[in-house]
Amino acid sequence: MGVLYIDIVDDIKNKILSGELGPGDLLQPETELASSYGVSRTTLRKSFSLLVNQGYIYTIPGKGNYVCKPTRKHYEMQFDEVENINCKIDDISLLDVKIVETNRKLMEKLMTGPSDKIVRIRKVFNCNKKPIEYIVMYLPYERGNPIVEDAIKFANFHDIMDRNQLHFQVEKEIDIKIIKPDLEVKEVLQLKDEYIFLVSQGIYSTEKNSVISYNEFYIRGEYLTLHAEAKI
Amino acid sequence: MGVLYIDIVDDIKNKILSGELGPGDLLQPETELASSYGVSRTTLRKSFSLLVNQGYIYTIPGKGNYVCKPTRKHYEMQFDEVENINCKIDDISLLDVKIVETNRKLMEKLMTGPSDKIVRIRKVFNCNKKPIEYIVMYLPYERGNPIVEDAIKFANFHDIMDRNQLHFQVEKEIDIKIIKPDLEVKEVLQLKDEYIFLVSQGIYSTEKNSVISYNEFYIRGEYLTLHAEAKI
DNA sequence: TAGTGGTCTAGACCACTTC
DNA sequence: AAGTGGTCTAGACCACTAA
Repeated sequence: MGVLYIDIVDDIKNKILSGELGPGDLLQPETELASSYGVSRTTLRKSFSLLVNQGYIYTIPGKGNYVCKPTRKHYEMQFDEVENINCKIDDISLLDVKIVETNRKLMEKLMTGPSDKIVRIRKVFNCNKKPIEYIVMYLPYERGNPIVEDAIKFANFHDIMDRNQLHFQVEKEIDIKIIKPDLEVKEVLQLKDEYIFLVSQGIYSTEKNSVISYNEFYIRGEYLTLHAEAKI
Repeated sequence: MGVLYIDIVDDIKNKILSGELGPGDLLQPETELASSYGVSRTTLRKSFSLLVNQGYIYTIPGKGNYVCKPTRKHYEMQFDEVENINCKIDDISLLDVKIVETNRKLMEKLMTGPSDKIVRIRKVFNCNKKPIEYIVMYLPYERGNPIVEDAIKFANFHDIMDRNQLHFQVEKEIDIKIIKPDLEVKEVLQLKDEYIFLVSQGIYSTEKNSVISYNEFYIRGEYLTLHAEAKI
């Protein structure tokens, strides 16, 4: 009917859906399936590549193709420390830039040693003169590191990465929690008893296998809604 | 050196990284690039398929392949209303199952009309006799709908989907907020002044183009940390 | 009309798994 | 040694885009 490799994808999806193929089942060999669908092995493999990509099957070289166990827990989420905020950030004030002593947490997060110096940058994001978000960035100290300069100047890491042409070589990890803010955070964000979001973000260079930055974003709860979607 | 199509992927990634290829740039035609790399067009297209998949390039049929603008905001996150909780849920109590009147919010979320009946299921998840999570599930009422039966019996939607063999035909959407709980939630979770997570989840069947369920998970903040990762 | 990507084939050789 | 998936080729025909 339509495109051959799509038809095959649909057929196999349906077999998994209807229960004809269950999790862990071994599919017929590619050559066999190809001839039974009346297509070349290349075409069948194109279908399989899609099915693997979409999480329906997985392949063990030399053995065969197997049906995946379904997992529906994976969501895709956007997070940007400026653009995700529910209001328009109209002012960013740089609190300070300091070389600070390291500690246990920073050594772990930045994968540095006890004698390594750390640059700490603190900023507050305001909306209508009201502080909404307080961010603390930690970077390993290196003389003349351009990232530090940019971290001071730019609002979000998105732009910092662009500037430094680290286009595609980084990994990021975030943990999102509700916390009861400590005194420092309470003061900066002028909080009373509100609980707030704490988003901890680690940024890793995959190429040099080093940590670029560890950041903490303290965000007033009422200004952040995280949205995530899952297909499949 | 290594595998041809991987070498090509790396080469093009590096060109994008180094700035030799910028966002929006048009790549040479596939036939041309194939011969300049000394490979068949099939092999080059395998490389391109990876690059498209990883978000480095995009394709416009009849025109060409273009370099993507980098976006580093997309994270992959896991969420499961039982397994993501920091402690072991040892007891689940079903508060009630009721057919309730609809309202504006439910009509919107479930895409139902003003005369459609809604099934509401409420549960509390406990850990060491302490209520940790309160969930409210809303499902469009249909006589003999097996999903409702399973929604009563099973802890999480993961299992409910498995039971109903809706293996791969659903989409899910969640919004995560901090809220100040209302009286009802405060009572159920025995809260004082804590702020808590509210995770609103919509589940859609893509096949029948209908809403399967709308859920709200109220979770004590100290028992939930969301973790997300971004590659690229 | 010429150029582009989209699809597909038939066959080749390899590395890995299993017996 | 036989069977599996992994890689790769050279060439074909199509639909779409642009001049």
